[in-house]
Amino acid sequence: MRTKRVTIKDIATEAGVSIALVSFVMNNKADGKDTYRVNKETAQRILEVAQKLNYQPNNAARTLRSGKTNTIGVIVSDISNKFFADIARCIENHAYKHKYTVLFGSTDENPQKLENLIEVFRNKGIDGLVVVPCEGADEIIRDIARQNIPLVLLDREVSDLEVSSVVLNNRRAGYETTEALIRRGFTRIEMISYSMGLSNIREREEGYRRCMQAHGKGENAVIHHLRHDKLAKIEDLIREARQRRVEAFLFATNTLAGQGLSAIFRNGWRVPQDFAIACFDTNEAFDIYKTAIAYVRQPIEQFGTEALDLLIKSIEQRDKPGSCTRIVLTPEIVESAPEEELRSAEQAIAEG
Amino acid sequence: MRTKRVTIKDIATEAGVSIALVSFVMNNKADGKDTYRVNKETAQRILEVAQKLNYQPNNAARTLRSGKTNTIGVIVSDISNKFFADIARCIENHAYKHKYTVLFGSTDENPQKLENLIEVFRNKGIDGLVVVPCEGADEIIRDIARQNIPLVLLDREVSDLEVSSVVLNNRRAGYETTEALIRRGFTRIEMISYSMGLSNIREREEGYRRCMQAHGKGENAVIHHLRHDKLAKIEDLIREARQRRVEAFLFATNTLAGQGLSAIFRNGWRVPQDFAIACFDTNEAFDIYKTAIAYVRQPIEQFGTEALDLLIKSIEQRDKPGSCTRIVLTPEIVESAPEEELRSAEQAIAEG
DNA sequence: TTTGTTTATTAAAACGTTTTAATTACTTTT
DNA sequence: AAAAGTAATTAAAACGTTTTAATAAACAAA
Repeated sequence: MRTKRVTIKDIATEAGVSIALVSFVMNNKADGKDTYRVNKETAQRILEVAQKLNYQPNNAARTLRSGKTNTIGVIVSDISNKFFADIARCIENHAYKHKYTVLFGSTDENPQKLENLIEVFRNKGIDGLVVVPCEGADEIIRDIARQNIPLVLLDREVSDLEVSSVVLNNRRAGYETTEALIRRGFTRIEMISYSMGLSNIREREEGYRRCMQAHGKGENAVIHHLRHDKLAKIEDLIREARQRRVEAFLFATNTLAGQGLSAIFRNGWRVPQDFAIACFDTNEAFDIYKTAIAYVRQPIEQFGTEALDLLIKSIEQRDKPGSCTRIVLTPEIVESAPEEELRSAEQAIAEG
Repeated sequence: MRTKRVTIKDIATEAGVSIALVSFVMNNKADGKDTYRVNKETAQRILEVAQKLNYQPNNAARTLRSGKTNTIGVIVSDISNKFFADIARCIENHAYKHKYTVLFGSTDENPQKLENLIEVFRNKGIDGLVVVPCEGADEIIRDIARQNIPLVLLDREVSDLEVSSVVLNNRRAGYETTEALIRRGFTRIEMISYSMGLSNIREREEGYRRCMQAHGKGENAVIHHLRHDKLAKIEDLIREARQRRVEAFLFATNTLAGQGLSAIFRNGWRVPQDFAIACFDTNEAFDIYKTAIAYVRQPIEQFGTEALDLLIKSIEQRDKPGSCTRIVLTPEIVESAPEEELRSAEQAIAEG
């Protein structure tokens, strides 16, 4: 039932040439540069035969011989988190165009898992890695870089390390979301963040702090740090904030925003009447309820394509001097219109 | 800088045996069956040397020689949908234990994309496929089956085709969610579904219909069919339903529920005061707002593991008579406590 | 004609495994 | 002591490419 695969050899026989020539044509070193030159007509004929026989190159053989797997690994925090899932799809699509296969993995913010995944991917054979580094992974990342494995960091960075990366201008995003809240007249704005030492989070906090200061609200600036494995504490935090008449929250991530909103609603408070909200990333719930005054829409598409382009470049010139590029993307701040907000508040009262 | 990889040959030299023997030991055909027998001590020695040199088998060479890629393809509707993302992660984890690599792809419910993906995966070389078939893909799926490529269908089935599958007991799930709504005293319960001819959706509808009939509400049973590329129409539908004093909706999928809720809130109605809700799957918003009276929690873990186990079995006995297994999973219905519901309603009024 | 240059082609080695068939070294059995 | 088994080992082919180094053909220059 299973039919033999067509090989380069079959094409050679059919076209009456050597297998080497077929190989040259297939990798179109034919016309390119001064490497191998193949007669135009012969090349044409070979291509036609290949087409006719429906030739599909054998990847294993290719890889075995050339040492190139044409596979890359993408390691994120959690592939089932919308932000990363979207980026992953984007990388995948883009990689397809460049004839690369992508393997995915999730660290769950655990450096041990990261190390393990890298080990697995290396053994499977990958040409390079895109990694979202987690807390405590600095040494692991440094190690990869030291081994001269093509690497691009995504979303977060590792300090004092010369390696390519694609990140958001998180400081600016933090500044502008805070400013959106201030424009709406809020003063007691507090930020809810993680206690992890991630570069992107730190930058967001920095943006918030600066903005509060710039608007003479420096003394109101408070940043709460939650452990990511103790998110339940967010409820106490919010209750306590309510006592202190806090008016608005800036959430450092979509997960925090989700947990925060959940806690707010559990306590019977309403948004934005009791608490105004701004945050990073969106999530499904936001789309449905339109709760946030402002949120940061991350340029998913760019994250994906830029990271992949950098990686491919780095793979192709693996032996060249280790230049590296840092790409900083500009955040888009999405604000809900003030009227809209009012209307929904009024309606709630009318209905209530 | 880059160090040479350790090969089977290095081990052979170091241990003073032939490469064949090393290969035998590595594939531990050593002790097994009556195939190859290797002296216990020699085997031990070889393993030690391998360990010492930190040997990692070269996958490309293995694949080239044996024809087995140890890679499977998983094709779902949309890998960034939480339901599929969770299943994917689960399959991935499970596959890892069996030393399989997983490639992912999304059809976006487009049979053309499915066909394309299958082509791509086949060329990359996969040992088998797990597929969530989309509408209009019957012929494509049949084709795969005909070519004797190991295949397991997930979540949905194709009629009149002997192929393994893992699905939910959708009829029962439909019945029981409807019943939960009825128990809360609702009578005018309508279902919002897709116009696509997917087996799982059809079964859900069937369950709803039967339940309504069983409770003497057969004449109230109405199923609305929306085109998946015209979801915006859901708003008109709901407005019109409000006019007719419809009390509750059963949504056929989490996407529909999301869109439906969004439309309900846009119009200023409240849940469950104005519309009660039940649906299939959960989503992030539900977790936050606890809106649904009842929802179907799908056994993600089982979907993943069962599908993979079936596939691996089918890969291993590829030449054997084509037996196939159908696994039907039991849905878990999650109901919110009636008091909870009341409380939140009261609070809303007090606050409003 | 000889020599050199460019253009087009190929033979053959290599990549690291798996697997078949053959070989060697021991035991038994006759 | 020869024959027949059995257990342990190995040589060598094969998988389908890429790529180096060699060769052949055609043409231009000497």
